[in-house]
Amino acid sequence: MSDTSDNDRYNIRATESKWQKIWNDNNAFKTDDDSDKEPFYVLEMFPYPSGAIHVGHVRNYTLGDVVARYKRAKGYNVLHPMGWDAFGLPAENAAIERGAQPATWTYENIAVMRGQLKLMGLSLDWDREIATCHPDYFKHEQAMFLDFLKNGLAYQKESTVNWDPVENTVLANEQVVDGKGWRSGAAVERKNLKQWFLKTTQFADELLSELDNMPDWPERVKTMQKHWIGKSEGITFSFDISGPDLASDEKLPVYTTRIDTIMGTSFAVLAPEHPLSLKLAETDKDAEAFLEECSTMGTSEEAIERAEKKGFKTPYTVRHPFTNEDMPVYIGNFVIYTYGTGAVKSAPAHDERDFDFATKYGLPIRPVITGAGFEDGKPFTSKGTLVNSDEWDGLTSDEAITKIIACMEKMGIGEGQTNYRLRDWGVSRQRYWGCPIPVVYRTSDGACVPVSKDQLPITLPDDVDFSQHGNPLDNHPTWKHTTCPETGEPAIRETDTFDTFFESSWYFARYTDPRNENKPFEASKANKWLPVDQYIGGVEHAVMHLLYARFFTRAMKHCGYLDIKEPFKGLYTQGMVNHRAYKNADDKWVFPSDIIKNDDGSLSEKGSNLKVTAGAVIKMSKSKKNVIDPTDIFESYGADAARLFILSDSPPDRDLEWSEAGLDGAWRFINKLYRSVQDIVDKPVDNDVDNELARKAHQTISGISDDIENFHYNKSVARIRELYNMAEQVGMDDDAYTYALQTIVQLLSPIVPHLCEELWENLGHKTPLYLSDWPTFNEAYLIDENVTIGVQINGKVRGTITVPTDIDKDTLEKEAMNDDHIAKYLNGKTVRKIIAIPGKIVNIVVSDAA
RNA sequence: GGCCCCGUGGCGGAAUUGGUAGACGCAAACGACUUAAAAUCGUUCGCCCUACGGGCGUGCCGGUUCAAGUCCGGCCGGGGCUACCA
Repeated sequence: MSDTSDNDRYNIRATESKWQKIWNDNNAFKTDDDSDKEPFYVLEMFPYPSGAIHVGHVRNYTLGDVVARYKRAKGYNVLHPMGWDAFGLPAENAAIERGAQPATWTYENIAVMRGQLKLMGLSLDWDREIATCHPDYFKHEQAMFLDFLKNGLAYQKESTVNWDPVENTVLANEQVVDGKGWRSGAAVERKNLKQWFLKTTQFADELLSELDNMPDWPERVKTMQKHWIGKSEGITFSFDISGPDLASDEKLPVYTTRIDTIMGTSFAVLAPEHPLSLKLAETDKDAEAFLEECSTMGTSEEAIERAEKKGFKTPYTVRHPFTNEDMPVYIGNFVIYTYGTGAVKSAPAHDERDFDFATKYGLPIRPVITGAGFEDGKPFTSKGTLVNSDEWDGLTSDEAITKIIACMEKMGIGEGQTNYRLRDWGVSRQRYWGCPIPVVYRTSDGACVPVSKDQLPITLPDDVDFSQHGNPLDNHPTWKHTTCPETGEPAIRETDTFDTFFESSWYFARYTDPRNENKPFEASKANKWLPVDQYIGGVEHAVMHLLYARFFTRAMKHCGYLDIKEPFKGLYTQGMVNHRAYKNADDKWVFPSDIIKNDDGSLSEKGSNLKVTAGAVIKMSKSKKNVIDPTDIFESYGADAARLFILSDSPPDRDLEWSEAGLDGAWRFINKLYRSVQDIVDKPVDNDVDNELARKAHQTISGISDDIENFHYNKSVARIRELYNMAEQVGMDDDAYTYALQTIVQLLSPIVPHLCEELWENLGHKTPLYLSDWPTFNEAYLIDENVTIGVQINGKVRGTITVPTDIDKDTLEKEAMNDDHIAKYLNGKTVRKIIAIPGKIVNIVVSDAA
């Protein structure tokens, strides 16, 4: 009988703070760079200091902490740091809303959130903590940017940008989702601005091909990046183009991946922004009106855009390179200026868009490819066999592509070409709370001059007025006025700041040498620790942060900062945390913590007593009030219970439904285990017993290592509970009971660290668990003496037999046939065949006796 | 529209990768302890039937195999990414 008096009860809060203090006082998780142990770097995506941690953070950091603690116990020298992705717009909004300076607001949030994270008992090296908004961090970033400039990896150009009218800033292509700003949700506008770019396209091919050498990344993330980089191979060739105001030798280059349809080409289409379109609009009012129409359509109405292809017939004509036919040239709203050459050749029989367009404007549709599924009167877009194509008739599309490219290259009118969808990364933001871009513009001639490294850091002014419209740095009375580092003449600072993804593109490297004052990090340290062995975070960063960081690492290598090119060897993407949302009778959302369960099972709201109805399980969000404050959970259940529940319920890559009942279950198990261990604290542990329970324990140790390495934490927990259940089943008198329980304490320690340290100490161990090795198992005990296997008749399981594990095939066959239950089934049947596989199955194939 | 992933009890999910489907947990029901409740412990828990037995069963239809949740083909349903990239 368990004694459940208060004295004997597990005191979560005392125990958790006791161990947190011990870990802290002993620098338990401080990483020693000089250790001989094999290095292992585990990192979770660092948080934005928004003010409080949420359950998603708890999930993320728990996942990483299990890896860190497990690897440490396995003998690795583990680097597990934490820091703050501290620049960003919410700080400015807070400044506008409540007058706080962004820096103050941010550092206060960091202090609060650091305290919250410490309640989780994470095995972090807090000495390496960084905040990206601190000059000690971003001064290195500014220096790095200057090196990028020097190496041609950063440049400035005027370009059409995605303008977010709510955030009042430019967005990168990656930050535009469905034509809307990724944070604000506002429809993105087009604007022409001078912008700084990082040359991501320089490594486009590497960024793509290296994905094939990254087995420890999720397939779907790799697929997303592949699509985003969007490599295609084709040819750029030039039409002779003629028309009013054109030179006699004017050319129109177009890019196509389907040059095999060249003989079916019957017109060409220009993008509205194409120079020839613009030129025409200067003199042609109708053309001008059409371009106007195209630009107002915007990007947000893709559906409408897709539905209707519109064109404007220009007075230009192009000459077909092989038939010499003169073909019309249109301006089309569906041609993308920034891809390829901004103009296309159209073979309407073999392209959906060209087909729609040709149908609408009555242009010739000439099939030149045929194959399975070809239907007259419909576009046939697959590759096939060429017809109506003179000398290329009968070739497959791929053969024809090779030959026609060679032919056009010989004629000197075209060249095989690889194109990418990936654009260079625009990093300028018209915001205050970001890293200043270290260049100035000389007043006398407007020249853009990089600041010299010894003038870094360029820091932000801390007396900024947010009440005015526009970029606060630009509005500041004095900040931007400076002198040219080359000539000493008056100059104006760049008032744009970096996209905040800039900071997160290299922070993982800074952690390897976080207090280095002279450079971002010592190359030897970065090379020792990087790439990050295990990186963990949300899948929403698949094409933003994760691609930028990959580019940045290559850029740093290019500039000699380090020798590695991929930042993250292993990547794990966790699912979201969902929770049921509740509404009261007034149709208002209700916090779960404000709900009372009535005796009849119905729900009502605390205070108002209104009836509450349960809605769908959806992503936690403040607006739906279906949020849980992790610190409430730590208070009432403890961090251990929260960690255990989060890991035991769902596989970590799937969405998790937060449930109070599930948390209760975790809490119950923690208390059961605590009580069970209290009953054996004085008993000796014999770790070399050979019985059923001992074997189960050895099997559990073996199985769990596999589970943890593969992030199957829910299975790990299930295994541990199985072992616990079996131990309780056989009882305290079993020779292996104490061994089994002690093993559970060890195996559970990465997941439930405070409780396990306490129990380990209760069991009389002088060395704390965080300094102890992972338990080992004896191979010989992994195999049970007997095994129960199923016996099938005609593929249907009709019974089971328990036989020695090492039984041979013939004996197994006999055992199965002799089993009473089975024999009954065989009565009156003819046995045709017996499949007997030791350790797995017996299947007896029978037919009715003749 | 294109590409990819996924459909297993009331629920979250297991199933050694073709070999006893439903581990482990949650919820539920019943029982024990208790003046009572909580806590704890025990039993039951895929569906159906004429229940110590038997039939059916992993979205649906078909196929391969001694054997299919697992492999193949076709549907249906859900999710993700992408959205005129020539």
